[in-house]
Amino acid sequence: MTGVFALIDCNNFYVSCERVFDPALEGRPVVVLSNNDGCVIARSNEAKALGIGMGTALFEARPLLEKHGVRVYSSNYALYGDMSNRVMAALSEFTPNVEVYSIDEAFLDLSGFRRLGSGRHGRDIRAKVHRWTGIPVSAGIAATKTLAKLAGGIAKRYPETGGVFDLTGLSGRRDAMAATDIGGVWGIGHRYARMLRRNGIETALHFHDAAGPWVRKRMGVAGARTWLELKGVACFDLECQPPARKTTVVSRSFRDAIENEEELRQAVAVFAARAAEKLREGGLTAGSVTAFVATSRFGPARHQYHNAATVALASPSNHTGAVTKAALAALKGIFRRRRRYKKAGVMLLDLAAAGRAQPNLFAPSNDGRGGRLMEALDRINRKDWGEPGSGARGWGDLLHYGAAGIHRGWRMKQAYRSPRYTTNWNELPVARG
DNA sequence: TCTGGGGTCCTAGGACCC
DNA sequence: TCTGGGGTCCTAGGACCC
Repeated sequence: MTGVFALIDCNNFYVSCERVFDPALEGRPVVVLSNNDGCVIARSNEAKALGIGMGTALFEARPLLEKHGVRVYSSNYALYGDMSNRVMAALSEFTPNVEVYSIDEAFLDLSGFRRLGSGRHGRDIRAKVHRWTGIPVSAGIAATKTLAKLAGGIAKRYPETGGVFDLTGLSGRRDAMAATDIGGVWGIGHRYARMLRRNGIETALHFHDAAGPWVRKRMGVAGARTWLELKGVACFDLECQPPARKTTVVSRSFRDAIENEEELRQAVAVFAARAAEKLREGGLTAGSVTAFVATSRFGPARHQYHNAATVALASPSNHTGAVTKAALAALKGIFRRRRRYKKAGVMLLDLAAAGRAQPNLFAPSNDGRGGRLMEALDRINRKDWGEPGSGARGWGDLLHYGAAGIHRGWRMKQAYRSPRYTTNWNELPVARG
């Protein structure tokens, strides 16, 4: 017996979060910006209708934004993360089989819910999430995840669906695929979409009707799976237990390019400290540390430089000192003078559960004094002025290693951030009666 | 002047071994 | 003079996702 997958997708999620706490934004064009206020990463339907593209740089979008009085927000990940948890909690009221796929999407297994019809369940879910959280969602329901994504796209694009589109029956499947651009198929990115269009494949239906061996040859096993999934053959299961993370990254673009080595070292030290903190939050250790740097992608080719280097830790660790030291050693090998660095980052590799890692008798221990020091550091940094896990803490940590410096000339730009309504006592909304 | 951040998987090719 | 082939591991790069 075949399964039934539902994809639940929050509409314009970041914008919807802002609207929950400021209902006056309803019906108005709203956009949310990336870290550093660099470009547009979320748009309300009204903003989309104005022609503001996803990923448009703020300086490019500004004339349109001003002309139409678009409300502009810096991203507020503390708020979005918390709202996401509430949405997922509402979904898990329906079934324990929930895969949290991203901050604003989840797959549900509805195989056991056939009695009332899938569409009815979709509408129930939609209503409940909205009632509990204020977030509007759309639902796509089908026999495979890829078809559920496709159905969700229809639900979102066609208001007459009421935000729910059920593709579990065979009828309508070809129409739905014919109405879906090839680039809108889950698993087909812009590169393959271009290649497919060159070969006359413009829609999901064209791809569905293409020859299997040809797809396998041109697109590998991943493409072949997508092709099968469109035919209703499930290749992807629900993953309710998120697999253990293998790497973690902390990186930022700089508001102003950095040339000075000491300044870059300070930035990398801050990234390393945050990365080590992420490890401790997840009860993990890393085996090696990569530092990477890059100049602007938008400058002339002769000015571009990007490089990365990896340093192994003497023994797996989540200690800020050890991680920072390794990151700075890696940076030393790749730093070149007279380059304008626009971005840098630290990646931690070979992650393992803390405590299960093979100890190295000859290296500083992760436990004992070092471990207690890290606990104290985390406790103090958590208090009042930041939330672990949020990307929006603004580097406000009071305690940090000396290498992180104190100037922070490269601090993030966040000119339009809304309050952290739900996670910071000092920023609770005030009710006026 | 100003263009996000954080992940995964697959594949091809080289090194090395038997 | 003849100069294989298969397996494994690693890495870099490319593709994808949100």
